[in-house]
Amino acid sequence: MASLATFSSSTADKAPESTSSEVRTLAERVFNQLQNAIVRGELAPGSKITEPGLSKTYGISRGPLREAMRRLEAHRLIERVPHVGARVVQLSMKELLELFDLREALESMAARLAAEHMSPEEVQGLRDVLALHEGQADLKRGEAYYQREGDLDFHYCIVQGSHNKMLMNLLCDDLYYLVRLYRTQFSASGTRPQRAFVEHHRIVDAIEAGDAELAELLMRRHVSASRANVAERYAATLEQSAPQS
Amino acid sequence: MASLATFSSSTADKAPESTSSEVRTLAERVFNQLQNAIVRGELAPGSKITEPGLSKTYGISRGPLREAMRRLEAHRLIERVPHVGARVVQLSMKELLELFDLREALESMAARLAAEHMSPEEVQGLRDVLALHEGQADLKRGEAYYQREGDLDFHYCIVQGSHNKMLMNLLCDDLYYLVRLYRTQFSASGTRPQRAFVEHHRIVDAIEAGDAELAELLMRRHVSASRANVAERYAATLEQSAPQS
DNA sequence: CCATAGTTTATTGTCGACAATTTGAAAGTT
DNA sequence: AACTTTCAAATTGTCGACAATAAACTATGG
Repeated sequence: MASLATFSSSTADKAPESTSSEVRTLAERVFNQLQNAIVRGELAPGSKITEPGLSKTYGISRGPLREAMRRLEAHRLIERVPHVGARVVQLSMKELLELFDLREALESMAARLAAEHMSPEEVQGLRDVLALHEGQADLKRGEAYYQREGDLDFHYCIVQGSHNKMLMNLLCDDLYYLVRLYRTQFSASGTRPQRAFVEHHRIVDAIEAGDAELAELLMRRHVSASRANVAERYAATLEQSAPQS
Repeated sequence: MASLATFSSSTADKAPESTSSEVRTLAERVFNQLQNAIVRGELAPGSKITEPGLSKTYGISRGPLREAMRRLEAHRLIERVPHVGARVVQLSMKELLELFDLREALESMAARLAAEHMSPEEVQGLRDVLALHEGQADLKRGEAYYQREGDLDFHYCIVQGSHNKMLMNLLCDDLYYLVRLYRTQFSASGTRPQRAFVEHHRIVDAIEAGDAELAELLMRRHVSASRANVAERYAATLEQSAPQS
Protein backbone atom coordinates (compact mmCIF):
# COMPACT_ATOMS: atom_id res chain seq x y z
CA MET A 1 0.00 0.00 0.00
CA ALA A 2 2.88 2.27 0.77
CA SER A 3 4.21 1.99 -2.72
CA LEU A 4 0.82 2.82 -4.16
CA ALA A 5 0.52 5.83 -1.92
CA THR A 6 3.89 7.16 -2.89
CA PHE A 7 3.02 6.56 -6.48
CA SER A 8 -0.16 8.60 -6.24
CA SER A 9 1.80 11.48 -4.81
CA SER A 10 4.37 11.15 -7.55
CA THR A 11 1.52 11.40 -10.01
CA ALA A 12 0.55 14.69 -8.49
CA ASP A 13 3.93 16.35 -8.70
CA LYS A 14 4.24 15.29 -12.31
CA ALA A 15 1.41 17.56 -13.32
CA PRO A 16 2.52 21.13 -12.54
CA GLU A 17 5.67 22.95 -13.50
CA SER A 18 7.46 20.63 -11.08
CA THR A 19 9.72 23.42 -9.89
CA SER A 20 9.49 21.78 -6.50
CA SER A 21 12.36 22.48 -4.18
CA GLU A 22 12.95 18.78 -3.60
CA VAL A 23 15.01 18.69 -6.77
CA ARG A 24 18.62 18.69 -5.70
CA THR A 25 20.26 20.11 -8.79
CA LEU A 26 19.68 22.49 -11.66
CA ALA A 27 20.29 19.83 -14.27
CA GLU A 28 17.64 17.67 -12.65
CA ARG A 29 15.10 20.47 -12.61
CA VAL A 30 15.56 21.47 -16.22
CA PHE A 31 15.47 17.78 -17.11
CA ASN A 32 12.04 17.50 -15.55
CA GLN A 33 10.91 20.70 -17.24
CA LEU A 34 12.09 19.55 -20.64
CA GLN A 35 10.59 16.13 -20.08
CA ASN A 36 7.20 17.64 -19.31
CA ALA A 37 7.47 20.04 -22.24
CA ILE A 38 8.15 17.16 -24.61
CA VAL A 39 5.47 14.89 -23.20
CA ARG A 40 2.91 17.69 -23.41
CA GLY A 41 3.85 18.41 -26.98
CA GLU A 42 5.06 21.92 -26.24
CA LEU A 43 8.27 20.88 -27.92
CA ALA A 44 6.98 19.37 -31.15
CA PRO A 45 8.28 15.94 -32.19
CA GLY A 46 11.00 16.31 -34.78
CA SER A 47 11.72 19.92 -33.90
CA LYS A 48 15.34 20.86 -33.50
CA ILE A 49 16.46 22.04 -30.08
CA THR A 50 19.61 24.08 -29.62
CA GLU A 51 21.71 24.46 -26.51
CA PRO A 52 22.02 28.26 -26.52
CA GLY A 53 18.29 28.53 -27.15
CA LEU A 54 17.27 26.33 -24.23
CA SER A 55 20.02 27.85 -22.12
CA LYS A 56 18.45 31.26 -22.53
CA THR A 57 14.90 29.96 -22.23
CA TYR A 58 15.49 28.29 -18.88
CA GLY A 59 18.04 30.81 -17.66
CA ILE A 60 20.79 28.33 -16.91
CA SER A 61 24.25 27.66 -18.23
CA ARG A 62 24.97 25.12 -20.92
CA GLY A 63 26.69 22.80 -18.46
CA PRO A 64 23.68 21.46 -16.56
CA LEU A 65 21.62 21.80 -19.72
CA ARG A 66 23.85 19.34 -21.54
CA GLU A 67 23.50 16.91 -18.64
CA ALA A 68 19.74 17.23 -18.82
CA MET A 69 19.88 16.59 -22.55
CA ARG A 70 22.00 13.51 -21.99
CA ARG A 71 19.34 12.18 -19.67
CA LEU A 72 16.63 12.98 -22.19
CA GLU A 73 18.64 11.10 -24.79
CA ALA A 74 18.95 8.10 -22.47
CA HIS A 75 15.18 8.17 -22.04
CA ARG A 76 14.81 8.27 -25.83
CA LEU A 77 12.94 11.57 -25.76
CA ILE A 78 15.50 13.35 -27.92
CA GLU A 79 18.03 12.18 -30.47
CA ARG A 80 21.49 13.62 -30.69
CA VAL A 81 24.16 13.45 -33.35
CA PRO A 82 27.68 14.65 -32.50
CA HIS A 83 28.66 18.11 -33.70
CA VAL A 84 25.27 18.56 -35.31
CA GLY A 85 22.57 18.91 -32.70
CA ALA A 86 19.54 17.37 -31.07
CA ARG A 87 15.89 17.08 -32.00
CA VAL A 88 12.80 15.83 -30.25
CA VAL A 89 12.13 12.19 -31.04
CA GLN A 90 9.61 11.45 -33.78
CA LEU A 91 8.53 7.83 -33.68
CA SER A 92 7.38 6.29 -36.90
CA MET A 93 4.30 4.13 -36.75
CA LYS A 94 6.58 1.11 -37.06
CA GLU A 95 8.58 2.16 -34.02
CA LEU A 96 5.46 3.00 -32.08
CA LEU A 97 4.09 -0.49 -32.70
CA GLU A 98 7.45 -1.92 -31.70
CA LEU A 99 7.19 -0.04 -28.45
CA PHE A 100 3.83 -1.66 -27.78
CA ASP A 101 5.28 -5.08 -28.57
CA LEU A 102 7.87 -4.38 -25.93
CA ARG A 103 5.22 -3.34 -23.46
CA GLU A 104 3.26 -6.48 -24.26
CA ALA A 105 6.21 -8.67 -23.34
CA LEU A 106 7.28 -6.67 -20.31
CA GLU A 107 3.93 -5.78 -18.78
CA SER A 108 2.52 -9.27 -19.17
CA MET A 109 5.58 -10.43 -17.30
CA ALA A 110 4.92 -7.75 -14.71
CA ALA A 111 1.32 -8.95 -14.31
CA ARG A 112 2.50 -12.51 -13.81
CA LEU A 113 5.02 -11.46 -11.17
CA ALA A 114 2.44 -9.20 -9.55
CA ALA A 115 0.06 -12.13 -9.21
CA GLU A 116 2.82 -14.10 -7.57
CA HIS A 117 4.22 -11.47 -5.27
CA MET A 118 1.65 -8.80 -4.43
CA SER A 119 0.43 -8.75 -0.85
CA PRO A 120 -3.29 -8.49 -0.06
CA GLU A 121 -2.73 -4.92 1.10
CA GLU A 122 -1.13 -4.02 -2.22
CA VAL A 123 -4.00 -5.62 -4.13
CA GLN A 124 -6.42 -3.56 -2.08
CA GLY A 125 -4.45 -0.45 -2.99
CA LEU A 126 -4.75 -1.44 -6.62
CA ARG A 127 -8.52 -1.72 -6.25
CA ASP A 128 -8.57 1.72 -4.69
CA VAL A 129 -6.76 3.10 -7.70
CA LEU A 130 -9.31 1.54 -10.01
CA ALA A 131 -12.20 2.89 -7.95
CA LEU A 132 -10.66 6.35 -8.02
CA HIS A 133 -10.37 6.24 -11.78
CA GLU A 134 -13.89 4.94 -12.11
CA GLY A 135 -15.16 7.89 -10.16
CA GLN A 136 -13.21 10.30 -12.31
CA ALA A 137 -14.60 8.60 -15.41
CA ASP A 138 -18.11 9.09 -14.13
CA LEU A 139 -17.38 12.77 -13.74
CA LYS A 140 -15.87 13.17 -17.16
CA ARG A 141 -17.52 10.53 -19.29
CA GLY A 142 -16.49 10.77 -22.89
CA GLU A 143 -13.39 12.75 -22.17
CA ALA A 144 -10.53 10.32 -22.01
CA TYR A 145 -8.17 12.79 -20.33
CA TYR A 146 -8.30 11.49 -16.81
CA GLN A 147 -8.62 7.95 -18.00
CA ARG A 148 -5.40 8.22 -19.89
CA GLU A 149 -3.47 9.32 -16.85
CA GLY A 150 -5.31 6.78 -14.77
CA ASP A 151 -4.56 4.02 -17.20
CA LEU A 152 -0.89 4.81 -16.89
CA ASP A 153 -1.26 4.88 -13.15
CA PHE A 154 -2.78 1.41 -13.29
CA HIS A 155 0.00 0.00 -15.40
CA TYR A 156 2.51 1.80 -13.24
CA CYS A 157 1.08 0.12 -10.15
CA ILE A 158 1.14 -3.32 -11.71
CA VAL A 159 4.80 -2.91 -12.53
CA GLN A 160 5.47 -1.76 -8.98
CA GLY A 161 3.62 -4.84 -7.79
CA SER A 162 5.97 -7.11 -9.68
CA HIS A 163 8.64 -6.31 -7.07
CA ASN A 164 11.22 -6.57 -9.84
CA LYS A 165 13.53 -3.59 -9.62
CA MET A 166 14.97 -4.05 -13.08
CA LEU A 167 11.52 -4.18 -14.60
CA MET A 168 10.45 -1.16 -12.60
CA ASN A 169 13.42 0.84 -13.80
CA LEU A 170 12.82 -0.13 -17.38
CA LEU A 171 9.08 0.51 -17.55
CA CYS A 172 8.63 3.24 -14.96
CA ASP A 173 11.78 5.25 -15.61
CA ASP A 174 13.15 4.55 -19.07
CA LEU A 175 10.08 3.99 -21.23
CA TYR A 176 7.35 5.57 -19.13
CA TYR A 177 7.59 9.07 -20.53
CA LEU A 178 8.00 7.83 -24.07
CA VAL A 179 4.71 5.98 -23.68
CA ARG A 180 3.14 9.04 -22.08
CA LEU A 181 4.23 11.16 -25.03
CA TYR A 182 2.28 9.04 -27.46
CA ARG A 183 -0.58 8.59 -25.07
CA THR A 184 -0.93 12.34 -25.16
CA GLN A 185 -0.92 12.43 -28.92
CA PHE A 186 -3.09 9.40 -29.60
CA SER A 187 -5.63 9.29 -26.86
CA ALA A 188 -7.91 6.36 -26.48
CA SER A 189 -10.98 6.72 -28.62
CA GLY A 190 -14.67 5.93 -28.45
CA THR A 191 -15.57 2.93 -26.37
CA ARG A 192 -11.99 1.95 -25.71
CA PRO A 193 -11.79 3.55 -22.22
CA GLN A 194 -14.83 1.61 -21.01
CA ARG A 195 -13.47 -1.66 -22.29
CA ALA A 196 -10.10 -0.86 -20.79
CA PHE A 197 -11.81 -0.45 -17.41
CA VAL A 198 -13.31 -3.89 -17.65
CA GLU A 199 -9.99 -5.37 -18.65
CA HIS A 200 -8.26 -3.62 -15.76
CA HIS A 201 -10.71 -5.14 -13.29
CA ARG A 202 -10.29 -8.61 -14.71
CA ILE A 203 -6.53 -8.29 -14.46
CA VAL A 204 -6.80 -7.29 -10.82
CA ASP A 205 -9.16 -10.20 -10.25
CA ALA A 206 -6.57 -12.59 -11.62
CA ILE A 207 -3.83 -11.00 -9.53
CA GLU A 208 -5.97 -11.18 -6.40
CA ALA A 209 -6.66 -14.85 -7.10
CA GLY A 210 -2.95 -15.43 -7.50
CA ASP A 211 -3.57 -16.76 -10.99
CA ALA A 212 -0.29 -15.75 -12.56
CA GLU A 213 -0.94 -17.36 -15.92
CA LEU A 214 -4.30 -15.68 -16.33
CA ALA A 215 -2.97 -12.31 -15.23
CA GLU A 216 -0.20 -12.60 -17.78
CA LEU A 217 -2.58 -13.56 -20.55
CA LEU A 218 -5.08 -10.82 -19.75
CA MET A 219 -2.40 -8.16 -19.58
CA ARG A 220 -0.98 -9.34 -22.88
CA ARG A 221 -4.39 -9.04 -24.50
CA HIS A 222 -5.01 -5.69 -22.84
CA VAL A 223 -1.82 -4.13 -24.16
CA SER A 224 -2.39 -5.72 -27.52
CA ALA A 225 -5.86 -4.18 -27.73
CA SER A 226 -4.44 -0.83 -26.70
CA ARG A 227 -1.84 -1.20 -29.41
CA ALA A 228 -4.48 -1.85 -32.02
CA ASN A 229 -6.40 1.20 -30.88
CA VAL A 230 -3.38 3.46 -31.02
CA ALA A 231 -2.41 2.10 -34.42
CA GLU A 232 -5.87 2.92 -35.67
CA ARG A 233 -5.67 6.46 -34.35
CA TYR A 234 -2.19 6.92 -35.69
CA ALA A 235 -3.19 5.76 -39.16
CA ALA A 236 -6.17 8.09 -39.02
CA THR A 237 -3.98 11.11 -38.38
CA LEU A 238 -1.74 10.15 -41.28
CA GLU A 239 -4.48 9.92 -43.86
CA GLN A 240 -2.58 11.92 -46.42
CA SER A 241 0.85 12.71 -44.93
CA ALA A 242 3.20 9.79 -45.53
CA PRO A 243 5.45 8.73 -42.66
CA GLN A 244 9.15 9.19 -43.28
CA SER A 245 11.78 6.53 -42.71
CA MET B 1 23.76 -11.08 -43.73
CA ALA B 2 24.86 -7.51 -43.79
CA SER B 3 23.74 -6.98 -40.24
CA LEU B 4 25.58 -10.05 -39.11
CA ALA B 5 28.71 -8.94 -40.90
CA THR B 6 28.63 -5.53 -39.31
CA PHE B 7 28.02 -7.17 -36.00
CA SER B 8 31.08 -9.39 -36.34
CA SER B 9 33.21 -6.35 -36.97
CA SER B 10 31.65 -4.58 -34.05
CA THR B 11 32.59 -7.57 -31.95
CA ALA B 12 36.19 -7.07 -32.97
CA ASP B 13 36.45 -3.42 -32.01
CA LYS B 14 34.90 -4.13 -28.65
CA ALA B 15 37.87 -6.20 -27.59
CA PRO B 16 40.87 -3.84 -27.59
CA GLU B 17 41.36 -0.44 -26.03
CA SER B 18 38.86 0.83 -28.57
CA THR B 19 40.78 4.07 -28.96
CA SER B 20 39.79 3.97 -32.59
CA SER B 21 39.76 7.28 -34.38
CA GLU B 22 36.16 6.77 -35.49
CA VAL B 23 34.99 8.13 -32.16
CA ARG B 24 33.88 11.68 -32.77
CA THR B 25 34.22 13.15 -29.32
CA LEU B 26 36.30 12.93 -26.17
CA ALA B 27 33.32 12.10 -24.00
CA GLU B 28 32.46 9.22 -26.29
CA ARG B 29 35.96 7.80 -26.16
CA VAL B 30 36.31 7.96 -22.39
CA PHE B 31 32.83 6.46 -22.15
CA ASN B 32 33.99 3.45 -24.12
CA GLN B 33 37.16 3.21 -22.08
CA LEU B 34 35.28 3.32 -18.81
CA GLN B 35 32.71 0.86 -20.11
CA ASN B 36 35.43 -1.62 -21.00
CA ALA B 37 37.21 -1.06 -17.71
CA ILE B 38 34.04 -1.82 -15.79
CA VAL B 39 33.06 -4.84 -17.86
CA ARG B 40 36.55 -6.30 -17.49
CA GLY B 41 36.45 -5.77 -13.75
CA GLU B 42 39.36 -3.34 -13.74
CA LEU B 43 37.03 -1.02 -11.87
CA ALA B 44 35.72 -3.26 -9.15
CA PRO B 45 31.96 -3.40 -8.56
CA GLY B 46 31.00 -1.18 -5.65
CA SER B 47 34.18 0.86 -5.80
CA LYS B 48 33.77 4.61 -5.62
CA ILE B 49 34.87 6.64 -8.61
CA THR B 50 35.65 10.32 -8.34
CA GLU B 51 35.61 12.92 -11.06
CA PRO B 52 39.01 14.51 -10.35
CA GLY B 53 40.53 11.04 -10.15
CA LEU B 54 39.23 9.85 -13.50
CA SER B 55 39.88 13.26 -14.97
CA LYS B 56 43.57 12.93 -14.16
CA THR B 57 43.69 9.25 -15.11
CA TYR B 58 42.33 9.79 -18.60
CA GLY B 59 43.87 13.21 -19.06
CA ILE B 60 40.66 15.03 -19.89
CA SER B 61 38.63 17.78 -18.32
CA ARG B 62 35.71 17.12 -16.04
CA GLY B 63 33.23 18.34 -18.65
CA PRO B 64 33.33 15.43 -21.09
CA LEU B 65 34.01 13.09 -18.19
CA ARG B 66 30.71 13.99 -16.59
CA GLU B 67 28.94 13.32 -19.87
CA ALA B 68 30.60 9.92 -20.07
CA MET B 69 29.50 9.19 -16.52
CA ARG B 70 25.94 10.19 -17.35
CA ARG B 71 25.96 7.68 -20.16
CA LEU B 72 27.39 5.02 -17.88
CA GLU B 73 24.61 5.80 -15.44
CA ALA B 74 22.01 5.45 -18.17
CA HIS B 75 23.48 2.05 -19.03
CA ARG B 76 23.27 1.11 -15.35
CA LEU B 77 26.99 0.52 -15.07
CA ILE B 78 27.45 3.13 -12.35
CA GLU B 79 25.13 4.63 -9.77
CA ARG B 80 25.18 8.30 -8.90
CA VAL B 81 23.73 10.23 -6.02
CA PRO B 82 23.67 14.05 -6.26
CA HIS B 83 26.37 15.92 -4.36
CA VAL B 84 27.80 12.67 -3.08
CA GLY B 85 29.43 10.73 -5.88
CA ALA B 86 29.32 7.68 -8.09
CA ARG B 87 30.27 4.06 -7.67
CA VAL B 88 30.44 1.08 -9.95
CA VAL B 89 27.23 -0.91 -9.88
CA GLN B 90 27.11 -3.95 -7.62
CA LEU B 91 24.17 -6.16 -8.41
CA SER B 92 22.80 -8.28 -5.65
CA MET B 93 21.90 -11.84 -6.51
CA LYS B 94 18.26 -10.81 -6.46
CA GLU B 95 18.86 -8.09 -9.02
CA LEU B 96 20.99 -10.39 -11.14
CA LEU B 97 18.19 -12.92 -11.28
CA GLU B 98 15.77 -10.13 -12.11
CA LEU B 99 17.98 -9.20 -15.01
CA PHE B 100 17.76 -12.74 -16.29
CA ASP B 101 13.99 -12.68 -15.94
CA LEU B 102 14.01 -9.61 -18.11
CA ARG B 103 16.20 -11.30 -20.66
CA GLU B 104 13.90 -14.30 -20.63
CA ALA B 105 10.93 -12.17 -21.56
CA LEU B 106 12.74 -9.99 -24.07
CA GLU B 107 14.93 -12.53 -25.79
CA SER B 108 12.16 -15.08 -26.16
CA MET B 109 10.21 -12.32 -27.83
CA ALA B 110 13.24 -11.61 -30.00
CA ALA B 111 13.45 -15.27 -31.00
CA ARG B 112 9.79 -15.29 -31.95
CA LEU B 113 10.18 -12.18 -34.06
CA ALA B 114 13.38 -13.55 -35.58
CA ALA B 115 11.55 -16.69 -36.66
CA GLU B 116 8.93 -14.52 -38.28
CA HIS B 117 11.13 -11.94 -39.93
CA MET B 118 14.63 -13.29 -40.60
CA SER B 119 15.54 -13.82 -44.24
CA PRO B 120 17.19 -17.08 -45.40
CA GLU B 121 20.44 -15.17 -45.85
CA GLU B 122 20.31 -13.92 -42.28
CA VAL B 123 19.62 -17.42 -41.00
CA GLN B 124 22.64 -18.64 -42.94
CA GLY B 125 24.72 -15.92 -41.31
CA LEU B 126 23.48 -17.13 -37.96
CA ARG B 127 24.60 -20.67 -38.80
CA ASP B 128 28.00 -19.31 -39.75
CA VAL B 129 28.29 -17.65 -36.37
CA LEU B 130 27.47 -20.93 -34.66
CA ALA B 131 29.99 -22.81 -36.78
CA LEU B 132 32.63 -20.24 -35.93
CA HIS B 133 31.99 -20.61 -32.23
CA GLU B 134 31.98 -24.39 -32.54
CA GLY B 135 35.43 -24.25 -34.08
CA GLN B 136 36.69 -21.99 -31.32
CA ALA B 137 35.27 -24.35 -28.76
CA ASP B 138 37.10 -27.27 -30.37
CA LEU B 139 40.32 -25.35 -30.02
CA LYS B 140 39.74 -24.41 -26.42
CA ARG B 141 37.62 -27.16 -25.03
CA GLY B 142 37.01 -26.78 -21.33
CA GLU B 143 37.86 -23.13 -21.32
CA ALA B 144 34.61 -21.23 -21.57
CA TYR B 145 36.28 -17.96 -22.47
CA TYR B 146 35.55 -17.85 -26.16
CA GLN B 147 32.21 -19.49 -25.66
CA ARG B 148 31.10 -16.72 -23.40
CA GLU B 149 31.78 -14.07 -25.98
CA GLY B 150 30.31 -16.29 -28.63
CA ASP B 151 27.20 -16.86 -26.63
CA LEU B 152 26.67 -13.15 -26.39
CA ASP B 153 27.32 -12.86 -30.11
CA PHE B 154 24.63 -15.43 -30.71
CA HIS B 155 22.09 -13.67 -28.59
CA TYR B 156 23.12 -10.38 -30.13
CA CYS B 157 22.43 -11.79 -33.59
CA ILE B 158 19.04 -13.13 -32.62
CA VAL B 159 18.02 -9.74 -31.34
CA GLN B 160 19.25 -8.14 -34.55
CA GLY B 161 17.19 -10.69 -36.44
CA SER B 162 14.04 -9.59 -34.69
CA HIS B 163 14.12 -6.41 -36.80
CA ASN B 164 12.64 -4.57 -33.86
CA LYS B 165 14.60 -1.38 -33.31
CA MET B 166 13.26 -0.79 -29.83
CA LEU B 167 14.20 -4.27 -28.76
CA MET B 168 17.61 -3.92 -30.34
CA ASN B 169 18.27 -0.68 -28.50
CA LEU B 170 17.17 -2.16 -25.21
CA LEU B 171 19.09 -5.43 -25.36
CA CYS B 172 22.07 -4.50 -27.51
CA ASP B 173 22.72 -1.02 -26.18
CA ASP B 174 21.20 -0.57 -22.75
CA LEU B 175 21.52 -3.97 -21.10
CA TYR B 176 24.22 -5.61 -23.21
CA TYR B 177 27.20 -4.43 -21.21
CA LEU B 178 25.50 -5.07 -17.91
CA VAL B 179 25.00 -8.67 -18.97
CA ARG B 180 28.58 -8.84 -20.20
CA LEU B 181 29.81 -7.60 -16.85
CA TYR B 182 28.27 -10.50 -15.02
CA ARG B 183 29.16 -12.94 -17.74
CA THR B 184 32.77 -12.00 -17.08
CA GLN B 185 32.39 -12.58 -13.36
CA PHE B 186 30.28 -15.71 -13.46
CA SER B 187 31.42 -17.71 -16.43
CA ALA B 188 29.53 -20.75 -17.56
CA SER B 189 30.70 -23.83 -15.74
CA GLY B 190 31.29 -27.51 -16.46
CA THR B 191 29.08 -28.99 -19.12
CA ARG B 192 26.95 -25.88 -19.52
CA PRO B 193 28.77 -24.58 -22.65
CA GLN B 194 28.21 -27.83 -24.53
CA ARG B 195 24.54 -27.87 -23.66
CA ALA B 196 24.27 -24.25 -24.61
CA PHE B 197 25.66 -25.11 -28.01
CA VAL B 198 22.98 -27.70 -28.57
CA GLU B 199 20.30 -25.28 -27.45
CA HIS B 200 21.63 -22.63 -29.79
CA HIS B 201 21.40 -24.99 -32.73
CA ARG B 202 17.87 -26.00 -31.89
CA ILE B 203 16.84 -22.37 -31.64
CA VAL B 204 18.29 -21.68 -35.07
CA ASP B 205 16.51 -24.75 -36.38
CA ALA B 206 13.21 -23.37 -35.13
CA ILE B 207 13.95 -19.96 -36.60
CA GLU B 208 14.90 -21.48 -39.94
CA ALA B 209 11.68 -23.46 -39.97
CA GLY B 210 9.76 -20.29 -39.23
CA ASP B 211 8.33 -21.89 -36.10
CA ALA B 212 7.91 -18.77 -34.02
CA GLU B 213 6.26 -20.48 -31.07
CA LEU B 214 8.97 -23.10 -30.79
CA ALA B 215 11.76 -20.56 -31.15
CA GLU B 216 10.21 -18.49 -28.37
CA LEU B 217 9.85 -21.51 -26.10
CA LEU B 218 13.37 -22.76 -26.72
CA MET B 219 14.90 -19.36 -26.12
CA ARG B 220 12.92 -18.98 -22.93
CA ARG B 221 14.23 -22.31 -21.68
CA HIS B 222 17.73 -21.48 -22.82
CA VAL B 223 17.89 -18.22 -20.92
CA SER B 224 16.23 -19.84 -17.94
CA ALA B 225 18.87 -22.57 -17.89
CA SER B 226 21.59 -19.96 -18.18
CA ARG B 227 20.01 -18.13 -15.30
CA ALA B 228 20.04 -21.23 -13.14
CA ASN B 229 23.69 -21.79 -13.97
CA VAL B 230 24.69 -18.24 -13.13
CA ALA B 231 22.70 -18.34 -9.91
CA GLU B 232 24.54 -21.49 -8.92
CA ARG B 233 27.91 -19.92 -9.61
CA TYR B 234 26.93 -16.75 -7.82
CA ALA B 235 25.83 -18.63 -4.73
CA ALA B 236 29.09 -20.57 -4.80
CA THR B 237 31.17 -17.42 -4.68
CA LEU B 238 29.12 -16.10 -1.78
CA GLU B 239 29.62 -19.08 0.46
CA GLN B 240 30.50 -17.01 3.49
CA SER B 241 30.19 -13.35 2.44
CA ALA B 242 26.60 -12.22 2.83
CA PRO B 243 25.13 -9.99 0.08
CA GLN B 244 24.13 -6.52 1.17
CA SER B 245 20.72 -5.06 0.48
C1' DC C 1 21.75 29.22 -65.18
C1' DC C 2 24.07 25.76 -62.45
C1' DA C 3 27.85 23.93 -59.93
C1' DT C 4 31.69 24.41 -57.04
C1' DA C 5 34.87 26.49 -53.94
C1' DG C 6 35.69 29.65 -50.36
C1' DT C 7 34.15 32.14 -46.51
C1' DT C 8 31.26 33.22 -42.81
C1' DT C 9 28.37 32.21 -39.03
C1' DA C 10 26.24 29.58 -35.68
C1' DT C 11 26.37 25.55 -32.82
C1' DT C 12 28.69 22.02 -30.44
C1' DG C 13 32.83 20.31 -27.79
C1' DT C 14 36.25 21.35 -24.30
C1' DC C 15 38.47 23.65 -20.64
C1' DG C 16 39.68 25.98 -16.20
C1' DA C 17 37.84 28.54 -12.29
C1' DC C 18 34.45 29.52 -8.79
C1' DA C 19 30.41 28.38 -5.72
C1' DA C 20 27.61 25.08 -3.05
C1' DT C 21 27.11 20.91 -0.61
C1' DT C 22 28.56 16.85 1.81
C1' DT C 23 31.54 14.31 4.70
C1' DG C 24 34.81 13.42 8.04
C1' DA C 25 37.26 14.73 11.90
C1' DA C 26 38.37 17.64 15.72
C1' DA C 27 36.95 20.10 19.64
C1' DG C 28 33.88 21.11 23.20
C1' DT C 29 30.09 19.89 26.40
C1' DT C 30 27.23 16.91 29.33
C1' DA D 1 33.29 8.23 27.87
C1' DA D 2 29.70 9.37 24.71
C1' DC D 3 27.29 12.74 22.20
C1' DT D 4 26.67 17.02 19.84
C1' DT D 5 28.51 20.86 17.39
C1' DT D 6 31.64 23.22 14.65
C1' DC D 7 34.95 23.48 11.23
C1' DA D 8 37.88 22.15 7.39
C1' DA D 9 38.90 19.39 3.39
C1' DA D 10 37.46 17.32 -0.66
C1' DT D 11 34.09 16.60 -4.14
C1' DT D 12 30.30 17.84 -6.86
C1' DG D 13 27.55 21.50 -9.26
C1' DT D 14 27.65 25.63 -12.08
C1' DC D 15 29.38 29.13 -14.95
C1' DG D 16 31.60 31.80 -18.75
C1' DA D 17 35.11 31.72 -22.35
C1' DC D 18 37.69 29.56 -26.01
C1' DA D 19 38.49 26.03 -29.74
C1' DA D 20 36.75 22.88 -33.27
C1' DT D 21 33.44 21.27 -36.26
C1' DA D 22 29.53 21.56 -39.37
C1' DA D 23 26.05 24.03 -41.86
C1' DA D 24 24.74 28.17 -44.69
C1' DC D 25 25.70 31.66 -47.66
C1' DT D 26 28.16 34.02 -51.23
C1' DA D 27 30.83 34.65 -54.95
C1' DT D 28 33.08 33.00 -58.93
C1' DG D 29 33.85 30.18 -62.91
C1' DG D 30 31.99 27.14 -66.38
